[in-house]
Amino acid sequence: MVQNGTQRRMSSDERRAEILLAAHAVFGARGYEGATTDEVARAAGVSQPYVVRLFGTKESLFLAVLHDALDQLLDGFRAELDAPADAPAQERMGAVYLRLLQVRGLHQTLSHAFLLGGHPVIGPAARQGFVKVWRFLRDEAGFDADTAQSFLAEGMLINTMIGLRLIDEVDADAGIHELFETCFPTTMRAVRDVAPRGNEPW
Amino acid sequence: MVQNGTQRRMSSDERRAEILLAAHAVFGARGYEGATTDEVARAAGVSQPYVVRLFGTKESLFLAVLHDALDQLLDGFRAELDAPADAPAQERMGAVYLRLLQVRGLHQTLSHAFLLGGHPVIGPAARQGFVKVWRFLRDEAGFDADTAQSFLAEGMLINTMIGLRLIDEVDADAGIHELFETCFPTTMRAVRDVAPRGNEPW
DNA sequence: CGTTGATGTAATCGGATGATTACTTGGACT
DNA sequence: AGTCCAAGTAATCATCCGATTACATCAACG
Repeated sequence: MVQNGTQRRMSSDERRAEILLAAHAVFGARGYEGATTDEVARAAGVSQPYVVRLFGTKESLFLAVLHDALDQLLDGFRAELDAPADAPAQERMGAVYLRLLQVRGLHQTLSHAFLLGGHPVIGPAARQGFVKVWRFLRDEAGFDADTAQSFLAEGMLINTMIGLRLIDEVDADAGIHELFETCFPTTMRAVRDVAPRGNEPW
Repeated sequence: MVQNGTQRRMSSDERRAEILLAAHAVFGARGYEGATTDEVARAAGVSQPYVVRLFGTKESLFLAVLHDALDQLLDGFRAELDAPADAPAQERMGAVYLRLLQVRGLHQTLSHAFLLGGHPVIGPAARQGFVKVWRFLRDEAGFDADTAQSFLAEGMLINTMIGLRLIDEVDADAGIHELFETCFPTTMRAVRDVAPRGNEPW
């Protein structure tokens, strides 16, 4: 029988990468507790036990997603930092942050992790990741304390607006439209470009 | 037998208020999905079925907590707005926001709600609440768009740092100490004053 | 070929949890 | 004292979900 390329077997590493991608979206939409390994499995096109086997536990799957998100963030920042500067550093890092919207669920997963500071395992990992970002902004990107603070703050507000799915109502509510229009014209376009599909959970 | 004042029967409204208070803390620490009605019940000193009876479902309990948080926030803002102005509006509203840290879990519950935009019931309620805050800042407090945006953004960063329990490590990690010291000297004191007890879940 | 190890799944288990039911207790008011 | 309703709980149910086990399937290699 002719092999369908998408159905052939993968190496476990390839599979892990696909599951990780799916897990970003599911954890992002539902949170750590709300997400189920079965939903991640179906989103990745494998069976639920296989997800557990490849990652051990749901907890360590979430940790893998969290580390992946932080790696993508910091790697992206560093790559942009090494490129020739064509704009102020804050704008360039902000653009990197918005480009990561293409990794569905990444920002929301980070926000969820940052709310789990009391968790015995996820808490320390999340704190460490947050501090890493802070240290990058201060030490590598050269932001002064105020700039780093407002950069982080704006990032958190963007995360909130994504998590709220505010973009869905930007045309229905004048207040929301104003919020986006006046504060985040670039963000609005970036989110719109990425958000159109409505086949997400819930 | 001599009645212990705390053990006497309450009206259902008093009980509801106590449960609501406990639910702020539990939902704030664990999130909507992670929290259990039994944990809320034990925190409030009642049985689990009674929580369900007084609030119907876990979902409507969470909605009640969310509305209560938004009411306390906006009522606090409005009260401060009506008081004689002794400082710039942004500072005064910020002080109100920090004073609400005394309601344990309020900020984190709001953050959790803001991440559940995809939920069919909680999502719309959270969006509506967020817009209400935005409208208050613009229409009643008279903030211009940029001021309102950075006020909200800073609020979200504060929520993040609380959810992360960053304050627990302010003495252990130089990076975290700098973040608080240089960016949020007032916040640090406010959080410290409220956070000392370590008997919180997780 | 056929053996072997890695990829992958079906079936199922056990614990947790939201909700329901049926019951008890206390106090207010005749 | 006795009635009655609101406050409150013990016991239990049904469902969901993460994890385990036991089994199937593919492909590389001698």
